Amino acid sequence: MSRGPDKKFDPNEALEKAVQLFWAKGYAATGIAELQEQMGIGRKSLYDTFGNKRQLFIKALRLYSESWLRQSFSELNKEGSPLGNVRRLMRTLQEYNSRPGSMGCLLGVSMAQFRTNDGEMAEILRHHIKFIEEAFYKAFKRAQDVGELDENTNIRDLARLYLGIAQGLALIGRVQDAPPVPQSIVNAALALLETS
Amino acid sequence: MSRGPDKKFDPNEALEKAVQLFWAKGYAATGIAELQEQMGIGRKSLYDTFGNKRQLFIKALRLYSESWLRQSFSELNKEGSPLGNVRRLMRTLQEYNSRPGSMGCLLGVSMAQFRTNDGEMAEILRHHIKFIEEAFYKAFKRAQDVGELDENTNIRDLARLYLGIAQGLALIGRVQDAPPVPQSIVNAALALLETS
DNA sequence: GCTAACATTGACCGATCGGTCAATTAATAG
DNA sequence: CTATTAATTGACCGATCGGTCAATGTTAGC
Repeated sequence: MSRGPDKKFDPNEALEKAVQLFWAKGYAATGIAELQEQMGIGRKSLYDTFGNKRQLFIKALRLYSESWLRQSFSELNKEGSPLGNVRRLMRTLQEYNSRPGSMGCLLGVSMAQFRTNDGEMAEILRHHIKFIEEAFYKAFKRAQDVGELDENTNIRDLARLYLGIAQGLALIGRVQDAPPVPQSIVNAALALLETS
Repeated sequence: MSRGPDKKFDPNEALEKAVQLFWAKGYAATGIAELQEQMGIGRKSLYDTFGNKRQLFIKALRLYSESWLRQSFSELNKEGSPLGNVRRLMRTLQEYNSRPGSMGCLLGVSMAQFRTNDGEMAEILRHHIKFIEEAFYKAFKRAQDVGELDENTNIRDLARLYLGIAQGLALIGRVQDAPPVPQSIVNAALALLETS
């Protein structure tokens, strides 16, 4: 089929390194030189494989969503109590976002750097956070079906609230090196499930 | 006392322009050239008056906190129902963060660009968000005193949750040009006050 | 009026920005 | 082996980055 040598690097591995950089420092503060260094590839290879910086970033967002996010939120699909799954996920998020050096959520970091005036990027970000909303929504729906959640609870609103809490938690965790604040947030977030 | 002419510009007015730029685009993506242009001052004046870019940013954070934040959250100090004040504030935040072109919260935007590895900046940001937490805390404390909130409610946790919700809402609002998601978030956030 | 202290202007600095390209190497198809 | 296509390397591009500085006003104190 194709002629010529194969790539000497794994594009997905390199992209994962890019994810880490964008995640830690944000889009604007991450330079191409630093990217190619951490990704371990030459500059031309970077542009041939991923396009330009912006396209690389968009691909990094997708990889982040398909690996990190999907993995974290798969917790919600487990057998057993739906609300139990939510509680377990939230405690995991709390733990992660209390750790010194925690980087929050790449989607949140990105929403802070782009706005609706960049229509394409805003659309991409809306698409990705929709996944989080839906993950919570499905869990709350199952909770309602199983009777763990009152029938009158507006679970669409609740799912979006949890999306907001998760993003706020992740953001605040970036500047916290101690557990109290993330712990409080998750405590109170879970408390509201008890009485709904 | 001092000899020589006065400044031709109002430092606070210029700083307010800097706030707007950092708020809209974030620290890294905002260049000095753009800053001095929007602030309407020469480059030397900028450095003489505000130090360097980082110090200018820190001063912008302080001005934002002392003007925008203090003004918004003064809503919570009004006479009458403390929880009513909270509801009114949250609806205001909802409205603002639904508007097309909304920029969220400068503190949130900044937490996305700095982390605990920048100790000084993390400390400054923690200091500023503490103000939000305390504003909510005092409101909830008054609510408990007045009997609007159950005595058993952990209002420290609740205040931190509301801090998290406010940050999440502001972040998500940056990429939303339609009201549904912010509306849901605030709906659900206020619903949890009804039963506590 | 003279001078000392401040402000403003605009040129300028090296470094880095994102991005390109010619030259080389490497592997496959015929 | 040859020809062709792809991947890598590293030099290079103009533009912009954050920051500095000498020259030039401009004002107030003596």
